[in-house]
Amino acid sequence: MNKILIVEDEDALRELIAFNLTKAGYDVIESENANDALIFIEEITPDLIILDIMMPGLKGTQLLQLLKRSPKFSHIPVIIISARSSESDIVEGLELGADDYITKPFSMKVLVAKIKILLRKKQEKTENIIEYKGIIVDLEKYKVFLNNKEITLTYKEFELLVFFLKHPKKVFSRSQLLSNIWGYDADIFTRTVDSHVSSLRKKLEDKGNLIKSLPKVGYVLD
Amino acid sequence: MNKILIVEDEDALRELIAFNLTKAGYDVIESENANDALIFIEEITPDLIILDIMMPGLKGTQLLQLLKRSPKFSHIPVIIISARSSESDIVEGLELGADDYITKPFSMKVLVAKIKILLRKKQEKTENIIEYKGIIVDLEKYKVFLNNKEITLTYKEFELLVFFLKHPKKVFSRSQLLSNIWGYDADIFTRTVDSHVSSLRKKLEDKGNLIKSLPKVGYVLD
DNA sequence: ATCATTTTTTACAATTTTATTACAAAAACA
DNA sequence: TGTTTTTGTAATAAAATTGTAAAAAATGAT
Repeated sequence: MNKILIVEDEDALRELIAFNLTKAGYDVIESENANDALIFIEEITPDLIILDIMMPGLKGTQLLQLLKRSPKFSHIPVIIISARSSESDIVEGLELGADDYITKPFSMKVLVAKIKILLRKKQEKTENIIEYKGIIVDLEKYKVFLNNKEITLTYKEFELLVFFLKHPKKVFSRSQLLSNIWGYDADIFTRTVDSHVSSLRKKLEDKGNLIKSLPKVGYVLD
Repeated sequence: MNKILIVEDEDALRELIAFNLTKAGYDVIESENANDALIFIEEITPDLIILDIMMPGLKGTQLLQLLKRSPKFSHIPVIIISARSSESDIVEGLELGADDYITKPFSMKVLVAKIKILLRKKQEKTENIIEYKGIIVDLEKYKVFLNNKEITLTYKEFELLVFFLKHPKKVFSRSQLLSNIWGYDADIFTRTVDSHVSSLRKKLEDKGNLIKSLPKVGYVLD
């Protein structure tokens, strides 16, 4: 189920939105300020954010900027809420990377429609991104992130990681890995796989031990 | 000057909008039904369309659908007008690809502000100038500037650069580049791409290393 | 046809990646 | 526990890939 974070300081409006989105079948998380929102985002990674850009404390625009600059969260679509009068806020928001906007007062049906459209768009994009326990792989850009830090892998290391990520918790023998990643036919004796696993683990730093070796069997990501 | 087509059957409202948009400096074309609108669109290709979705005859939604499915016109931003009561029309309109909406009755200031936002967005897309980290390409004049200094590229170098600029951060294999820029079908073995990348990098001087090579994968602009 | 320019190919150097090896460490086995 | 097998990994050798200058081929204008 899609998780939607609402960042809105006006209690009445926030609760109204929450009520309607829950009714529409979404999993709703409410935050009444941008600081708390950041914590929620870190913890639960919502699928979409509804953000009022006029708020006391950390400004909505600042939060937006923060999000759109982070590789981990930049893909989350953001709908900004703005007072009808302040068109300049909308322009600023859109320039910072907001995906859509809605002006107060607005109808809940329209909001839900916008959410549906954005979530659909997002899914198309997100298909090339794999995440597992803090490891993010962007298949299109050939990039790997540990939390927010990019690391550089060689081609085979990348392939190996992607293979594991695509089949988490599944055990593979060395010859299975050889045939799937290297395209070798036979159960040739070689230490190639071990060697690559070793260097991959090293580059994955603290996440390296997610690749476990099962003696006499093979390797698993777990 | 930007041409805006107003499709609205109520004379009073249409003329009111027309008056205000003219005052705001737009070139206004009025149409009182969707059928005529189609002809206008074909003939003058407006820069933006304001469309009432509740009209006799050919429905506004049908016109919208037609437009958004046509590759020739799908880029024209559409603002739909709807009675506040019929939210379902707005929802339908947004799903069909409308870019924004406004509910009756509305203030002309708000309408003009929305138009400004959409035209700005559109211009960014339609603009024949691409800029990326100090590299400016004028597609119309076939000119390239580094910072503000013009450099001369050959045809293929230019095409290659434009291709990269149109898909920044996306990785392309050599055969993808060959097929997209050269129009070659197969994964022919040739060093042509490398050779062009090399000379392009050289001409891009300090920006040359924006084109990165990913060993065993291809090239990216990043 | 000739000349200038652009594009492709070639050849070789430089770089990067990959596979192997060797030995240490850990695990399995008896 | 001692021995054997398996795994971890640094170092090195081998292979593959990439960079690029220069030659060859193609293109196009005069």
